[in-house]
Amino acid sequence: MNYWLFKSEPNVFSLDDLKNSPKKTSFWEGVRNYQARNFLRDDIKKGDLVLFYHSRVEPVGIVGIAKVTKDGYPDAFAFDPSHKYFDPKSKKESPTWYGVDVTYQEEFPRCITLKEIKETKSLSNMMVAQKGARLSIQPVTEKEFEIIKKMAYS
DNA sequence: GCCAACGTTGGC
DNA sequence: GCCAACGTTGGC
Repeated sequence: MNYWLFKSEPNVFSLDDLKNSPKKTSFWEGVRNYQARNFLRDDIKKGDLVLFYHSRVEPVGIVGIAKVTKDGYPDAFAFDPSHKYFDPKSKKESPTWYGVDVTYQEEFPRCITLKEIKETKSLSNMMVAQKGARLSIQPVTEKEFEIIKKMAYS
């Protein structure tokens, strides 16, 4: 089992939006970056746990946990010319873009802010703490995951 | 809302 | 295949 960090702008899709989705589950749509696509298509598996990260809006940081409930499959929005996530490169017979299903798991009693992550020595290697790290899907170690969870409840 | 850092595109 | 120009991300 592996651990990940998914970034989302809460005004586009927040942890609450996931919680309020049918069966508290949603397709993680619209990733249009090849490195993130590779994770979604090849590495992220059912049962993996996801740190849900809110970007761009105060407070920036990790607000809770989601669980992967379906392995990677093609992002159908890429096939729809009327959709903002449409990409003519992606063909149904050889899809370019993928996503997974994620299910709401828990909301932390408090947000673990980016500032805290940067200030916590044992978390300073996290990709999200590095300058200019724009990747929206990032691997996280089990240790980092456990430390963050502990911080959220202490 | 600004703008630095990054990823992608396309002319050559 | 280089790299300048462009578009996007995301912290602040």
